[in-house]
Amino acid sequence: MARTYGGVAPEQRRADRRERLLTAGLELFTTAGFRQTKITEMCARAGVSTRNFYEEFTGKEDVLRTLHDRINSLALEHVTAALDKVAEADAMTRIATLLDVFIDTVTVDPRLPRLNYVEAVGVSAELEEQHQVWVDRWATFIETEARRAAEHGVAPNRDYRLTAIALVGAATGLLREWQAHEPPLPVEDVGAELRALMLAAIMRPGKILEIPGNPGAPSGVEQSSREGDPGGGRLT
Amino acid sequence: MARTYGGVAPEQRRADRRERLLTAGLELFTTAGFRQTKITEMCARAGVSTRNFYEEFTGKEDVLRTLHDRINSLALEHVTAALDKVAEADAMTRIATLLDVFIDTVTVDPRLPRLNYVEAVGVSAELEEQHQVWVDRWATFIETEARRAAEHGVAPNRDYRLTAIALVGAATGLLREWQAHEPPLPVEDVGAELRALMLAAIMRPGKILEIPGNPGAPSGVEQSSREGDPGGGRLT
DNA sequence: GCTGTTTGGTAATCGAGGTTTTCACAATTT
DNA sequence: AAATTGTGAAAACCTCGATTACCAAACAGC
Repeated sequence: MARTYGGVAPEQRRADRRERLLTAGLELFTTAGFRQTKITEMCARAGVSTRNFYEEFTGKEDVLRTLHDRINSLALEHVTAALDKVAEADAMTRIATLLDVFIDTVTVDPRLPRLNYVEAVGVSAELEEQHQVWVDRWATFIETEARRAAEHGVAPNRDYRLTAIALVGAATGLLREWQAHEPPLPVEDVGAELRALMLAAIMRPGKILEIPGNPGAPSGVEQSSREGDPGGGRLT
Repeated sequence: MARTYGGVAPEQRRADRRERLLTAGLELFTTAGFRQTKITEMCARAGVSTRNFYEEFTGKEDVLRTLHDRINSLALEHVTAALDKVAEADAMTRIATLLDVFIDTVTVDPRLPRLNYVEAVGVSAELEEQHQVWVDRWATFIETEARRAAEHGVAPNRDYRLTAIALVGAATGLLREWQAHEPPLPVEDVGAELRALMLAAIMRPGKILEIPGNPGAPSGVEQSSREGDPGGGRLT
């Protein structure tokens, strides 16, 4: 075992093939679509035989999950690194940085949001689980920053969980539109919009919310009760 | 042609079968998932033979598209009707109404958001097109209300297109979480969050934005330039 | 009641694509 | 140089599910 072939170590060759398969997967999934790409197509494009394919992955879905995880991990890495650099900055700068770096990372290539927010949706239960894990992570990230802002007195002191989830959704939706829109939406506008939305959502400036305890008003944000909803309400 | 069978007219029987197939589709798509439901399963559950299935639909996707369209149409109907009733109300009440009715309609049954925001994603090009049409419609809806708010002086006078798209994304993301979350998220909290987010996004109160023309600040919302982005920026 | 026509269910067909296997070759080790 | 084993291409296999074709049954007109 472990012979060096063609000058390179076997693990290296394996890794190369794996990488080429991932590249081919990203390309085909985002052009033909995940459903319609065949394993043989991926192999042909990657210059890899089906035999080797099954040596690296258990199937198409495995490739998709790996890509999905990679894209998210990459973004998280970048964001974490950037936030470390502005560890001492004020809360609002940190939030703006978080968003800018995220947007920059994921809009480098329109295929990234396409894969993450279109192709990897509704494929299987495992993938949905993986999606949820990532939403949780991103939401927690945003939540943490919001809480920091609250501690610094620039945002109200409240539960930010749902706000964070909604903001993740806003980013997802906007990026999904961005990669599909014709004519293309300017990236800067998307980034600016998200930044402004996020700041507005977190600061959520007073006006109608300044006087707590008037239940007659049509809107109001109290602390969420985060409890089970008995009888989810099925449609008959 | 046109014989009454079993006491009911043939078109009635057809319509009934169609309806039963749609019901079966909704159920199976949202439990087993679209990919893994077989046509024969749908037929079995609906009590309809495959022959009759192909008389009503061209395939699985046709059922999915019909359901997707129906759910959105239903919500749009409800929202339109509700807004007509508060035609004379102030802008903020209208926006709150829009959201409340939308949320109420689509959370009646967790299968509705599940189908719309999970199962119907990334299935085919046609479905993506249909999705985009609906996002456009909803965004236009929100945009219109925001503009009305601006005209009434309760919101800044600016381009609300991207904000509207982002808000649609926020609703989508929140509802997707809602139907998947364990333990379930309280519906009222989701509605309250979306209402608050939407109001905050549209009013987007001043603070750092009050002084236009300081490009050094890390954030800022100017009028978007809505133009083509030369060279989309592919990843190498 | 009988016949022709429309409807519905069942079963066979057909094809596509995923998965495995085989076979030949190349490289390395002794 | 011979043996051994990793490697890749291609073909065979095989499963599964969509689609169609055929047959049985129900109804209206005569």
